[in-house]
Amino acid sequence: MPFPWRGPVDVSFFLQPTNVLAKALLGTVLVHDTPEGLTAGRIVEVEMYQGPWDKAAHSYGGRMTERTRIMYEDAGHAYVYFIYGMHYCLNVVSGPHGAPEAILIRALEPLEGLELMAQRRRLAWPRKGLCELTNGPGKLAQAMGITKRQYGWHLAHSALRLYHDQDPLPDNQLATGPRINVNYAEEAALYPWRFWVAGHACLSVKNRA
DNA sequence: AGAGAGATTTCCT
DNA sequence: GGAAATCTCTCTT
Repeated sequence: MPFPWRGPVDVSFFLQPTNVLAKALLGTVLVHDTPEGLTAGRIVEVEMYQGPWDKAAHSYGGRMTERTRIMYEDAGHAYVYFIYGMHYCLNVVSGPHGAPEAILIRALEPLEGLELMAQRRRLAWPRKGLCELTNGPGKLAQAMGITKRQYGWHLAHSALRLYHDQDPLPDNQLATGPRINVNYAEEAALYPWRFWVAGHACLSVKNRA
């Protein structure tokens, strides 16, 4: 019975530079406690976005809209956005207050509540493997029951929260590369701001291509 | 395995 | 009007 793993993260966990926090998130466990049940998954792939100078960031140029407002708040809040008219994506707000930085959660390894995840994903049962429940940003939001409702929640003390589980990832298991689907962002499209657990089975499909 | 279309909100020009 | 921090399905090699 793994839950509650090693222990919940403290607010101070989020007060690290974004590039440090992005790597520290790998291996931590995201938990969502809902009336329908508890789901949990280990973070295995992330991307960081550092507005206002990052052309791929929603906050590029200091843009602040109703959608991006939370990016300017304290680190640790959830930034959830709706994309392509279909999907939600979860980010961890990062950086100092007023600095619009965030870390996109791109893939999880499913750990708890697998049947509920499959139900939310409308999969009778994963045919190709459990990873297909959560191996992409839109998929994991759906499997974890994350929608705009969770926008602005704090990941240290809400029903959507993070747990430490293992020691920090050793350097030889950390892989780095350009971010996915940001080709429009000119030089920023090449920044190596995607981080993942090397060789993990549950990486997003595009990461493995 | 790889390409293409469709789902259709939020934001920018 | 058009593209986007995506995914699933279908058609073609």
